[in-house]
Amino acid sequence: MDSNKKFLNGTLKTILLALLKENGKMYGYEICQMAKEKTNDNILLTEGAIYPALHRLEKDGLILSSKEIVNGRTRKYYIVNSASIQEVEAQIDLLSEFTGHLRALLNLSA
Amino acid sequence: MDSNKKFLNGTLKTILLALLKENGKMYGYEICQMAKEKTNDNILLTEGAIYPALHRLEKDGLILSSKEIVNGRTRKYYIVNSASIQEVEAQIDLLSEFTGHLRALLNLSA
DNA sequence: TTTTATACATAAGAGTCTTATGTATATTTG
DNA sequence: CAAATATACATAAGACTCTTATGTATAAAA
Repeated sequence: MDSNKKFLNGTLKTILLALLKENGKMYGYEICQMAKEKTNDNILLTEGAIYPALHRLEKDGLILSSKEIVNGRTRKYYIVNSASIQEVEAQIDLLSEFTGHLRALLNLSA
Repeated sequence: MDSNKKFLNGTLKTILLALLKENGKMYGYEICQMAKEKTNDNILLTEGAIYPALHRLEKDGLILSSKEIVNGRTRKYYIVNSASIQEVEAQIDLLSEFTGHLRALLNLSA
């Protein structure tokens, strides 16, 4: 069962925002690993998807980036733009509502 | 807050399967209404999305259709194809897993 | 009688991802 | 020590999914 790729659609950017809000400073590769580990390989964020998504979120002003060189490799860290925190929280709330309604509608329990 | 259109992506077909499995015989328009009512206008399935999706599910053999004329109007009823019930249930389980993992990952509560 | 509700269908275009590819460095393994 | 794997970013082509618009047709409500 190769993960749930088809379900990610539409939720990716909000997942990124939520993880950044929860965990503070994170970089792309780290986000992928965290999603993978915390969901038992269920939610696999691909690099081809997350990097453009992060760029878009930054362009939209919702997150901010800073580069750092760690162990000889460049990392691009992101944080939630505090100036956009209310917008970020609103989007996370919408996702929360959506998944809640969805589970209720479909009688999903597990 | 015009619903959560962006989040629907990818989940639509599975929503249709789940509703048909839960409620038995249903037609497209009815499915839209039920989703709308049961989720307090949160999950709005558009006709431009659901009719092609239903066609695709039928083409893939997961559901079966039958036309009926009710009150002078044609309705196209769909049911889950009993021959594909295991596949349908598998897809619903995947969505259930996904939303569960998602909520856990993002610390969503409400 | 006009509007709204019911009920289906399709098509153009936008948006979001997958898959593939590329660059570069560090670490692990054989 | 060489090769493979892991880390870490990036972009582009193509596939897929949905939105928006449009069209057809009948019944009910205003």
